[in-house]
Amino acid sequence: MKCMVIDGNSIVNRAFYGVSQNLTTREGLPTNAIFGFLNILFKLLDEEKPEALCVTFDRKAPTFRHLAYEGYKAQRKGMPEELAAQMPVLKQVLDAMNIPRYELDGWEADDLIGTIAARGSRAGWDTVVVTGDKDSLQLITDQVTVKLVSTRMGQTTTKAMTPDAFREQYGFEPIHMIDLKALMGDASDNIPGVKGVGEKTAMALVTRYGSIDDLYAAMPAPEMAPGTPAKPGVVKKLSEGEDMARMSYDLATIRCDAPIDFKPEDALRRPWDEGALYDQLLALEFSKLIDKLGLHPGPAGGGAAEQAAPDVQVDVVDVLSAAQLDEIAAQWEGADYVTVLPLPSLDGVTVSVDQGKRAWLYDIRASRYDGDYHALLSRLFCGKVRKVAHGVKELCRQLLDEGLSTDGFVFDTELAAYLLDPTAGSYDLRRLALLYFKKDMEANAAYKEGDAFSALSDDLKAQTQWYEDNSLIEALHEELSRRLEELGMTSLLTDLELPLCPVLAGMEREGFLVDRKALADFGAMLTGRMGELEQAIYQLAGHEFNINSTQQFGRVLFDELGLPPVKKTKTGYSTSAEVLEKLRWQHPIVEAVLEYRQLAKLNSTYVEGLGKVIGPDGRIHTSFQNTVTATGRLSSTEPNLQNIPVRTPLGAEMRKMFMAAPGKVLVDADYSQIELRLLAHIAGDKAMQEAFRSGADIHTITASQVLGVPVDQVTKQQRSSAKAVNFGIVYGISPFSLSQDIHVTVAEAKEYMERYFKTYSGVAQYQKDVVEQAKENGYVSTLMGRRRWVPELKSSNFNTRSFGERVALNAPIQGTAADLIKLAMVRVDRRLRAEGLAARLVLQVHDELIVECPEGEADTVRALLKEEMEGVAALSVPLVADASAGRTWADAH
DNA sequence: GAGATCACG
DNA sequence: ACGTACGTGATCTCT
Repeated sequence: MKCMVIDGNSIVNRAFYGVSQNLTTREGLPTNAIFGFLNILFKLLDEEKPEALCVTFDRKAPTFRHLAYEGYKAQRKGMPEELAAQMPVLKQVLDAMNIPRYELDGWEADDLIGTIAARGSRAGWDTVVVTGDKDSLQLITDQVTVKLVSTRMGQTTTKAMTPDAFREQYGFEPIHMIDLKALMGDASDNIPGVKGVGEKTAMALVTRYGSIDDLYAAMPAPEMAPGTPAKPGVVKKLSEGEDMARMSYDLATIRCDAPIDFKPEDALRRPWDEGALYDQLLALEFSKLIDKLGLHPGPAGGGAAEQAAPDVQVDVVDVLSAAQLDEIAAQWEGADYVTVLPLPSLDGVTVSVDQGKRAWLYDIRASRYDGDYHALLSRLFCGKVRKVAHGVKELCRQLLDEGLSTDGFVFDTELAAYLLDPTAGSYDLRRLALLYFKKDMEANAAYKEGDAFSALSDDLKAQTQWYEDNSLIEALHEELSRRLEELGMTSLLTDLELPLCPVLAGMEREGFLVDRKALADFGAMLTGRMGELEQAIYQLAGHEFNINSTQQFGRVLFDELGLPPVKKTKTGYSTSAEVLEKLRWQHPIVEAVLEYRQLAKLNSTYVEGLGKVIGPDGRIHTSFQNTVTATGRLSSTEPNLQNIPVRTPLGAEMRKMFMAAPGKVLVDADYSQIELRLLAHIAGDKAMQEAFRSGADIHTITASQVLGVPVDQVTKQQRSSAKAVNFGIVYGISPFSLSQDIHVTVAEAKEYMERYFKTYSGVAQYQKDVVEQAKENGYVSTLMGRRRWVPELKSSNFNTRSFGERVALNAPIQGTAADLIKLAMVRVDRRLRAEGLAARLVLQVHDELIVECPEGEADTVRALLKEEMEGVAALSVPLVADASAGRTWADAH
């Protein structure tokens, strides 16, 4: 039989510092330590499969050891508040899991562990001690192993220490860990040890003698090793420090006689209290874990209680006949809003209308309707019916595919949830239900109906789910619209994000024409050159290896060829382009791999990747994600058309493959320096505003003003440094990073930044203010009221907090730029249609819009784009957009 | 699934 | 003393 004993304080500490993600519940309770603890626990249960399990905790109360030695543990700092807050909750979770925990006033976790292990051994059980502290190693015996847990970068690694493993590493018996500490002391535990004896001496003596008893028996002529007498200085220190050594020995000894009520059988594993555990994890918002463990609410569980539906009569109406349509449509048009939830491919749709005391849920299926289903849909999806949906952009895309109108959407629960917390990550209905109503839809449905529910056909279950989801959208609409209103974000949704949905859907449908043939030829050229490079690289390395494997290449470069490693990663040597640039001159293989990498990237990601997604129409249809980024930007996936190469000559070739259809051209318009302009505006910095109003090159002016050089005497180098600083400022750069970027010393970078902030003191003041405000309010916001919460600012971890500060500096700028171009897109789309042009938006790349239009419209469209983009907001600095036309993206840019 | 790398703004 | 720029997505390797 095997019992696993977990050193609760040690593991929760590791978890707290190891899980750097910023996990908190909506109410602000940090949960990272609990999350990490549970992860480690499940991992170990899986590894060890112990029959018994318990956890020990320290008690804060002073220990009896203070009496023996008053310095003992006196310096140990209390735990940070964020961790302390999690401790009682963790204990509740353990209780719900029926895992016994032991803590005793005046006793340390170590002593409890020692006692538990000793009693287990006496009863013939094996014990696995799980801890992050090396203190426990002295407990190792044939029956007791210690698993040392360490977490690095969120990864948990464990090392099992058996007597053999211990001897191998230390060269003496585990029990003599006590003697080692008695001699060398332990600063973290305030064990004094023998003055003047450090790790080296202590290790040698313990290896030679084992115990301090045997060591002192050999006085006055002890040996460091057989045949090597100790130096007189060491002998003197030992003899003077004998009392200290004896006392330290006692301090370092883990006691195995704590007065706890423990028998190994007590820790035998028991089933979880499922309902209680469900409630605990639900409150912690660990929905993934709930899923993983397959938990359901208990009979009286919180979930079920919250389910209590309002007392409303709901009529479920099967819409079967066209005869009903006029009457139903009239009701839809008369309602404040209706909630719609389509089936995949729009094969069916539920529509719910809630009028307070009575509600209707219409179940409409293409397959069962006796009239013109399409005509029915066009009654629903028209401007006269105000609709609430979850994921309007996606729905718009389906509607456009069916030739239906995208008018009349008044709310999107997905977008609303995103705006309320753009860093939440996912906004599917189930998760929102959990978040906003603390209820678990699926589990509830299953529980509520019990066996009766299980007996339903799959069809009926799906239908039940469908109806539930629809009513959930309704409930979320109420809740989320109230919250948006409270935060002053209603117009951001209704005037910006919602109108953008059909525009994005239209762009996705439109797609971007790609020259298949040219792409294939380019790919052939790349693979040809890659073959040459491959051979050359094998030659230079002396053997074949996988060039794509950074690990294999690292071994070739640093182990075999002996180049000096510049930078390390968690897993070994870094071979990033940045590192390789520095090693360029050391060996010809470096240059070859750099070129190979560039070609491999172009080929696999762009040539092959894009080739796979060209549609039958010869066009690439990306998906724009409008609920992904923390700042309000769009993102583009499957494929990502927002990172098509442009910066290198070979990469820029790619943009020649993106072209206009025959008889058409592309018009490309991009904002000039929009983020820096927004900084000048938002910060209210007069000098920078003036610089922009002058119309001259901003980086040159910056260099001139910061360095005190006349504009016409600014060198290329100076301009380039100024550019790097201008960019860096927007990101909240540090002098160190700037120095790396512009290849100067940290001191020079620091001085540059000081001058910069002196020149643009408005920017300096603003940056101070925005961080302070963010700390106070917990969020930062854009000109249009988009928010980003920055809980990182409250962290006790320096790095996390610094990250929060940079976020606070950057998000308002990047986010406002996102707001503005989104608004410009809505207006551009509207005008193109209003003016009867055939031109259509096809792509957005953060500060750039691309329109495809007939050749004859090019000039009109160019002017229109420029006008709408520049006129989207009246700021204290001009917004400038440059537009030009061409056959390909390369030509138009 | 995570990490490393690299493409873009 | 810390550790070192914001925001994305795709591909490949390796566990």
